[in-house]
Amino acid sequence: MLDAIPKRRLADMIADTIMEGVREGRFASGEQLPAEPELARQLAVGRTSVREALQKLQVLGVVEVVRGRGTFVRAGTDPSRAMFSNWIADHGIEIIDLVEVRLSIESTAAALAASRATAAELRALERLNGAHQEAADAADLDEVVATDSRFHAAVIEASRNPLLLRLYEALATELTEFRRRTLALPGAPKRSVDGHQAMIDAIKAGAPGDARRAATVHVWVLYEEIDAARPRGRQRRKRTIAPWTAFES
Amino acid sequence: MLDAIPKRRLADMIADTIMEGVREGRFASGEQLPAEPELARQLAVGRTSVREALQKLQVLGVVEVVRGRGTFVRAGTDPSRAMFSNWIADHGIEIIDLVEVRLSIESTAAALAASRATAAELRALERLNGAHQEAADAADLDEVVATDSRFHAAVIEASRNPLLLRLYEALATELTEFRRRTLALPGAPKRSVDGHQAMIDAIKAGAPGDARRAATVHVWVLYEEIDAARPRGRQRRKRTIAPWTAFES
DNA sequence: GGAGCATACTTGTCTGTCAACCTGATGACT
DNA sequence: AGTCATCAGGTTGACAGACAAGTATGCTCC
Repeated sequence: MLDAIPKRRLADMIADTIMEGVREGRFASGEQLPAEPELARQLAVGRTSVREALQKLQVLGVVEVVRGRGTFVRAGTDPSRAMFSNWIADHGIEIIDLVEVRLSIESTAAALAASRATAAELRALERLNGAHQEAADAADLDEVVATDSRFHAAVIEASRNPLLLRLYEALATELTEFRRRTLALPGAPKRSVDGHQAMIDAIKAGAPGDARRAATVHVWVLYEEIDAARPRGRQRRKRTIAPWTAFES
Repeated sequence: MLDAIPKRRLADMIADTIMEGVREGRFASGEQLPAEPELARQLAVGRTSVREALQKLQVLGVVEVVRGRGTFVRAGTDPSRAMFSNWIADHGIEIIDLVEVRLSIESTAAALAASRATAAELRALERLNGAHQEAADAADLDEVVATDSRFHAAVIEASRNPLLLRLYEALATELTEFRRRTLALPGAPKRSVDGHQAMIDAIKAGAPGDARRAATVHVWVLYEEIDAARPRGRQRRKRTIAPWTAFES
């Protein structure tokens, strides 16, 4: 059986290549891209295909094409990640909504990872949590947030479900904001490291149920902390907040 | 003061023209558009511009361009709902990925509904499942699929988490396709009705864990059926498929 | 110094050509 | 009769080349 030859359009692959360059910072935000003929030459494709790719990227809001001047990377727009940001801002989503969605995705991902993760993926998880711990010890909030993001993304990658990862990334902007608030609380980074370790242990043991529970508790505990830290009377109790045990038994 | 001369790109104007034709029903949903050279002739523009317009419309999810066949108007072109459709098509997502995501969202939603649903919402759920049962008795596949969609959407609405509902709707197109396949199997509609009833009972009892379990089993059983119904040797076993119990204990 | 112009560079559009692909019909072979 | 290969027609995919039109920059000339 032969491997399926990629049937994708050239323009789509070019668009992906450029978007990757943007994401990796090879093209600075606001900076000008090489001219169309130059891009075509570098990628060894026709200018037509480059143009179609750029038009698509413009629809996605990644670049801006200006006649006579050139093509520019749009400032601070990672479309794949900020996909829901507009909608969330428009509809006044509350933190609890976000936490529940996160709970939903991460608990499932952890359970799947427990039955699918390879040894290499497990080592990666432990390494990432090590970095998380170092950042916590150094009390470097930015680094704590960044390493936390990477750890959770790695768990979801280990679930081998690209769609799950995609949904998670679509909420990345909002999740970062949430992390910045929760992990700033005293003692939170330490508890985060412990929560991660519990997830790793369960995944390593190949125990999906334990992994799901560990992920649920980890996310939920952080949420309860931020809710409790709010000024009295301002807690978001408009709706019943089910305790994490509601997701268990 | 002169009117501002339209500085817009031809491709954008063409795209607008086609989109308007779709919106006004001049192009039926699912129907084929004129071929690119024919469109270019009718609009008195070059084929290049028509192509760029069609590529943009594809990114927006309005049309689907298939090499060797033609360009087709996408069914239910609500771009906000079909947000992930392009991405899913591009990245070759498999059914199991979709099922796992559905599992993730629906199980959480059911648990939340169990602690939040009002009496009115419960009555609505029972009414919707009644309609589902009627469609099953009448062996009307289209109606079975439609009532199933409505029931699950109602469960997620009862969770009172708009973000959860939003994610679910973003996958609506793909889920309908999945339903059409699972519910066509003999006996599946009856089992679907029973699965729904189990969810209703748990939600009515205010038992989040039971509700989550009922939702998990309901979705998973349907998936296993379609997987088993595949021709021998064609089962999708490229990855480990965790049994539904993996999500439980 | 400032107005206007020349020039180079950029994207926008068209034309023509060929390749790759899908569908359906035709016909040969079993 | 059924199955398979082949072919023809129509469609999108990709390319090269050419020219038009917009923008920025530097230069000349006053």
